[in-house]
Amino acid sequence: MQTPAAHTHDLAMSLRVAYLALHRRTDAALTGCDVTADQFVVLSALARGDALTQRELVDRTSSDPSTLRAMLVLLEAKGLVERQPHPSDRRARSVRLSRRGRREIERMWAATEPVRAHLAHAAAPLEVTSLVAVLANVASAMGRQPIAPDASSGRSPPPDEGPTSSKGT
Amino acid sequence: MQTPAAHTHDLAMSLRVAYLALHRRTDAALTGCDVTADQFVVLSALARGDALTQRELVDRTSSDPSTLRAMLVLLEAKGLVERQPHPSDRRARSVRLSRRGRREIERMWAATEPVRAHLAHAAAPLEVTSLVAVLANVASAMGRQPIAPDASSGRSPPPDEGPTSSKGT
DNA sequence: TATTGTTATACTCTATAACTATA
DNA sequence: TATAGTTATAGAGTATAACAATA
Repeated sequence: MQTPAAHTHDLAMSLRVAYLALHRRTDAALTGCDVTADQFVVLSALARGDALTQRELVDRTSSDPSTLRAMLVLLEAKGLVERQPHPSDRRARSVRLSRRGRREIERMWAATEPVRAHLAHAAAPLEVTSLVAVLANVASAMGRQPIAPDASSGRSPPPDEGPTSSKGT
Repeated sequence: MQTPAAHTHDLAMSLRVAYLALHRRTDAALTGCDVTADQFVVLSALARGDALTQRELVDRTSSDPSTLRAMLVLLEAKGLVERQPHPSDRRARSVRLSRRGRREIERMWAATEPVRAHLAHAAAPLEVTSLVAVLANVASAMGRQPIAPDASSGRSPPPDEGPTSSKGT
């Protein structure tokens, strides 16, 4: 009877395969720019808001404070970002694109544009908006689970409601 | 006018955030089993087909021959998989779960079941089937692009058609 | 010649724990 | 007390290139 769990495992695997493919394509597209796909994520987060604290960057890139710092050190060494003392909070650092970073990210946008075009086309059967909503829902649901394992057998604690913006579909 | 590229970047970011969240949850759920989420992917690929060559595993897990080997070495050290000479192709290795691996993966399924439950619930606004189809489309489209960068300015080569199973929507 | 897999190697990302400084 | 960030450290995944053995 095709247990629903099987379908859900397919969903998880699809998510994985799709993301990894996107990640590799982005990496390949960015070779000429001398940055990784993950570094591009950080840079593009900085491209909008003028200056962000590392904490804000951690939230926006869903990465780890320690991981982010390592990435920023690399990006700083490449001369793409600057970290200055935060004006009002002396614990914090104010991170922003350098002049060169602003110039380079334009090239990165151009270099990765074909990848996004493919992505949009591939997602076409579903409205991008509803797809984004669902993926955001997934991220949110994954984020709200207790981080502790709790491998207490095959219990399936019916997940409580989420943002569930039921606009798409 | 909200360039469509912006939406597509949102889609890419959503995909990233959703996957990373899933990955972390799975990792957390598996701590008691002493395997990583990526290792679980390999093991679950082995759980169905009795024995696979490393080449087949590479395809099913969308990983790299060299990467996969490193993972298999780790899994072999844990006593979860066995690699034997392939009966008919003497170049190949036949990989399968060990007895202990078969026992352990049952625990892993149980431990990760809540994660899948959350995932299914979060994806509920869209039919899982159509979502899987779209994500497969994405992976396929990403896989069919030329791997060479070609950062020739902001050209947007209109992606050619794909599997585009237009059943969802 | 093409394919399967190994080896050596390197780098990036990830993450934990202990720590400093500031709020 | 809580938060922002650093440091040290470790490991896992990723990937390339050169290579061996076999198909």
